[in-house]
Amino acid sequence: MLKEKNISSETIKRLIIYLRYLDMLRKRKIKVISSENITSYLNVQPSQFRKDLSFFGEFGKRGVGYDVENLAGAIEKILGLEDEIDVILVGVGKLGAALVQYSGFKKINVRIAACFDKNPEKIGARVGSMVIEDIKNAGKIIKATGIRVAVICVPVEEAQPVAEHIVKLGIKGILNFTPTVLVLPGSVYVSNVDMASELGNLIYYLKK
Amino acid sequence: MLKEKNISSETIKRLIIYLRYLDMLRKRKIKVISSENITSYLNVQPSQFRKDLSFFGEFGKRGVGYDVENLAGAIEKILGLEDEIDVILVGVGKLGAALVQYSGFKKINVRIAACFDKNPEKIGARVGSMVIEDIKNAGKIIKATGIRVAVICVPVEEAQPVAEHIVKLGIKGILNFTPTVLVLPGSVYVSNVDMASELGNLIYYLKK
DNA sequence: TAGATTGTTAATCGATTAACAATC
DNA sequence: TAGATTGTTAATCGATTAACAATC
Repeated sequence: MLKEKNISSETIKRLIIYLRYLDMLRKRKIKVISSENITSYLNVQPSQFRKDLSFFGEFGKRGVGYDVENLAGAIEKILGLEDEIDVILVGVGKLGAALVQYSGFKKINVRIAACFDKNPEKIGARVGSMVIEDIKNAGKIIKATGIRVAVICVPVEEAQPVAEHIVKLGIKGILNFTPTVLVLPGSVYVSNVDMASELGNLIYYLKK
Repeated sequence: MLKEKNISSETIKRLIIYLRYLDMLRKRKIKVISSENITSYLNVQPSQFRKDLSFFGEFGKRGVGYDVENLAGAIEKILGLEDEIDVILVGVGKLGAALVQYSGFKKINVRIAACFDKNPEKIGARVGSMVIEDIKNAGKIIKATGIRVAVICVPVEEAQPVAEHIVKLGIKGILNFTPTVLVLPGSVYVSNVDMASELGNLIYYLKK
């Protein structure tokens, strides 16, 4: 991993998409694939694929293509997926409960290690194999585990205060499922999963 | 709406974000706001805000700012949110069930009018106030209602066949919650909500 | 009028794509 | 060797930002 200067989010997200496809090829015992071939299924240009990889090194063989096993391993290493990452989830409503059990996170080696709510009726209840914790215990658990990433799916009006609170407790990265823009210190990374705006966007183009 | 040439998705998604904030101001009885002021809460540059609006017309008053009520109405009109849009949802697992009841869609005037599954144990059961339909009835219902948009949250291995199937039945736009790239005719709009890749991306930057 | 803020143009920045020499 | 495909550079494209004349 030599020339990691300013890798864009777009590149990182595509690497995850490449990795998924490589995993599928791996299962099918396909050994080698070209940039032309892999990208034809992913709505990406072959040169885009090669450029994305070029930020991190040389992984192919000219005239041949890429060794599937090898490249998958390399991307896992680039993304740091080798060792499991623990995160917390705050707000165990219907969406939160679904995310606690979402298998897509496990596939990138992310584990929801604890989930929190403030509703006394939920605290102590089970979601899958997990027990919902009182949000008041978040500080203790964050400190004990060193977890730095949180998934937020509380009601929208609570998002800002909850975010501020957990940032004080040591959280440095937030995946925000609420339809609001969180205003937080620049040192905190926030990614938004804005389901309504995605759907609104889709509908806009469809109407034209 | 004069010069609508090539409006980018980024612009449309930001319009939705602006509208949310304007709605909040509306509730607080705030009458006028400047581009400087509104964008300070939204991680957007004032010039970006003005440029986004400029694709659709002139909505402000120089030296003064924007009338909140007026601008909110204008953006609703631009986005076509005035009349309700019906969509279907396919795959009523935990995530699907959460989405059926997700209030964020209602706020942009989108209604999930029907939901489908193929599991006989689910068909006929209720999710909120809705009854889960047999996917076999999708054609009939799509034809009867003229619905053109679908939300897909089936297991990942079923995403491609399900997508192909509903496209044959008349669906023209898909909001895809599964971690896979759908390969469909160019005439079909697809937006991906890739929760794992968002989280993976966040973690990548946090590790550095 | 003087001050404020828009709407728009021009400059900048960054991401995507095309092209091709290197090389398997 | 001849054909194929990479890795990388240069060209293109598009989105963001800065600057400022217009004007409330």
